[in-house]
Amino acid sequence: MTREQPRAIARRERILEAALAVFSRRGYRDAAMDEIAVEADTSKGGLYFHFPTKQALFLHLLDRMADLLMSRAEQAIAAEADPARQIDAALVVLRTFATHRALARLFLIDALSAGPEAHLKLMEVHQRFARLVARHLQAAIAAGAIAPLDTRLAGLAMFGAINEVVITWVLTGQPECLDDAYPELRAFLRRSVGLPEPSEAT
Amino acid sequence: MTREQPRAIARRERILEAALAVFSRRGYRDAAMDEIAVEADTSKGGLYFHFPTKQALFLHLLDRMADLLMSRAEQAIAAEADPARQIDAALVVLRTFATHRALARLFLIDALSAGPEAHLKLMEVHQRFARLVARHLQAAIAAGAIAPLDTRLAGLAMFGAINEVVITWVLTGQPECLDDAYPELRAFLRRSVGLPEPSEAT
Amino acid sequence: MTREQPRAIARRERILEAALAVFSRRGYRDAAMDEIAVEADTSKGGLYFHFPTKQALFLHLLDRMADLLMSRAEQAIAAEADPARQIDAALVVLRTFATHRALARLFLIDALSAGPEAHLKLMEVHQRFARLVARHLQAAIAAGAIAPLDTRLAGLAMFGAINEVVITWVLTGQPECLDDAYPELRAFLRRSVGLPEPSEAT
Amino acid sequence: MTREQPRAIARRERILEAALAVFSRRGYRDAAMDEIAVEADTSKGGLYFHFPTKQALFLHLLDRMADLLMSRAEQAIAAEADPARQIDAALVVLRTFATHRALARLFLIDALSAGPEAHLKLMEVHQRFARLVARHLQAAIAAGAIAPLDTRLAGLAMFGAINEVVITWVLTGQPECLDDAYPELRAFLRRSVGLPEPSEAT
DNA sequence: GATGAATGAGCTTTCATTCAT
DNA sequence: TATGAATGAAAGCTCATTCAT
Repeated sequence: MTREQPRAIARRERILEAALAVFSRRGYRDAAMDEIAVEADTSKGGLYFHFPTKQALFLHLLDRMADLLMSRAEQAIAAEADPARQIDAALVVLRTFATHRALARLFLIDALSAGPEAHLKLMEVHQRFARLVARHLQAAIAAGAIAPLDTRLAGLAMFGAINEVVITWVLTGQPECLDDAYPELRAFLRRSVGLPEPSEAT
Repeated sequence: MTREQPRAIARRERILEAALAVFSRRGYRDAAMDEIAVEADTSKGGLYFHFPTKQALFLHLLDRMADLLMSRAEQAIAAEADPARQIDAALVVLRTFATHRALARLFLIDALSAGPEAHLKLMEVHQRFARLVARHLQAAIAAGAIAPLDTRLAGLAMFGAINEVVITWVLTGQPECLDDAYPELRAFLRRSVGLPEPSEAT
Repeated sequence: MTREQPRAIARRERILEAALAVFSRRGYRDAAMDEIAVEADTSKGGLYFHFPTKQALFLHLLDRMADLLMSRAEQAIAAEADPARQIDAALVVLRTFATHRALARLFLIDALSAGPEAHLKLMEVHQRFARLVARHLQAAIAAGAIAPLDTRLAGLAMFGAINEVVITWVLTGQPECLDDAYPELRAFLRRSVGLPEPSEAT
Repeated sequence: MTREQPRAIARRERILEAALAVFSRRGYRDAAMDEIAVEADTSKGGLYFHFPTKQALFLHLLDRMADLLMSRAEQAIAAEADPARQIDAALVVLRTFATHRALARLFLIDALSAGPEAHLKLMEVHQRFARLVARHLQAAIAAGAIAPLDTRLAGLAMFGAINEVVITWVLTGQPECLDDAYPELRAFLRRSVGLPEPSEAT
């Protein structure tokens, strides 16, 4: 009875694209549903047919972005057999955001203007990443590559370190190119879990 | 000419207290100037006599909090002669927020709902801390306690790591007591700059 | 040509039932066509195929209810040969509503939220009842049971008296059981047309 | 601290006048706060400064009207020494509405579109009148002018009878002049409490 | 210095109705 | 006939800010 019509799926997609554009342009708070509707070439009612609230629309985008980043990180890690080097893969997040400053701003900063529900969702995202890192730290420990440590906290702290560098870049523009921070940040993260300095750069 | 009258100073102070209370209670966005006025036992006009905008009022509080935290951190560091241990002092921030969850939420999370100006101010605060840490890392390097490294980035990353742990605690309540994360976080931070595991706990 | 198909008739009936349920539950204004559609196990489009507007759907129910009440009243009156006692029969309306509070609320109160057209329809219903009463008052006058009077106005006023008692009960819950008001209301109505107090209760 | 400024009082009054005008013109539901604001020569914010919601504004008017009618009725009754004739005084309500059809429509019909709170308030008004009548019926009984009866119910029923006549007039325009119904309605009400037909008309 | 009153742009959301398929 | 999707016109309400007194 509730079969999705192709037209509806397409429209829904157009709405999400438009929402991403407008949220990026204006930030969560200053993004008006009116503008999203216009950008999606539909009506306000159409928006609300597909998404019950502005926040729900935003959270949907946040979910998507999280899934995208997670799968990228997992791919990067899967492509690397050496546990010690898998750590580097976590930095793929950095790389992704490096080329999408508006996106980074939206999901790392603006998400905190979107109310308590968004806070929780954002924390989920943070924890997904932290757990991903933690999982591979455990593998590295099991493989004897690094000494035992609290992987949960280490994952969180590593994510926080990366996050801070990205946020600083987003808000202050320093360093000019986010990639410039890559080598030192990588060294920092490796040290933080007791890995030796890598002899070769990426 | 316009010498500060004691009554005005007192009122200004009362407003700041009230604002802190209301902002903590409601968050930046949901804090109404009306409520602050009532809490400060004055009128809306009175508020605007002392502070030109809601944001200015908030930024003022943010400044104060930053100064307080900085001076606490500096005191803690000054009390410690051993460069290797001064690192620990940075964690005083953690300790301070550990007992003031509402404050932590306000200045670490809500500040990002307060508009671009607040973003910048918040970044300044982050960087003040990062620089403080960096300064002492340099001293540690000079003293030969740790190997050379990019102190600017390390300071930032360390701050980010601490920040993430605090934020997670604020928003998810884990760990139940923030102090529980202290030992492992300390170990993480020491490793991250190449310091050996401390033999004794705090 | 467009002979009514059994399926369509059944659906129409299901819609009316669903509408009655939802209108009763929510009141006219807060009843959403969506909810009626769901309750009728059909789609919004289906609703509008059978009824052109929300109001038309409501008016249809109002008509039905009026017919039902009228025929009940007429039956009750027909069963009573004594003109003087036929008056009592008008109170069958009271009895009917006494067991259907939600219905009473819907048709006596909510109908007034349904726009001018509903006002007129409701007035028609009132007048049908008033005329029914008037008709039997005329018979009673002709039979010499009561003295001549303006039967039109008396019918209206009697209906109004009954109506007020029902409405008060619906909205305030007093008296707890509507039937409790029956004897005194009956006495009031008999007096109002110059009938003597009945020696026996109903 | 919260002293009312004269200007504010005047504005509040202007708002109430404007609201009465717009509500009368459009009915409760279709009256827009925007229009009231314009009519009151103020801003929407101004409206909401003085009245928290549209409904509250309406209820305020309803209260006022009730007070006005009550005092008129009480004056009319006080001016009449004979208990048997005080009954007539209740009909002053009829007279008042007779010259203000829009008002009658607003408070007798539209009030039922204004939500449950308005229902309750309206019932209060009905009951105030019913009790006023009941009070004087009791006096009449005590004076031996009429036989004992349930004054509460009689008051309610009498009010309902009047109400129905007024409502019918408002919605159907019959009788052309509400006053035309006066003599017969008066006779109806006198009979209903066992008073003899008056020899002279009012 | 201080107050209460006033402003007004702007927001999200609702929902009866219509329409393409 | 029936369905899900789309429409779009309103509507009520908020609140930082300003102003007359």
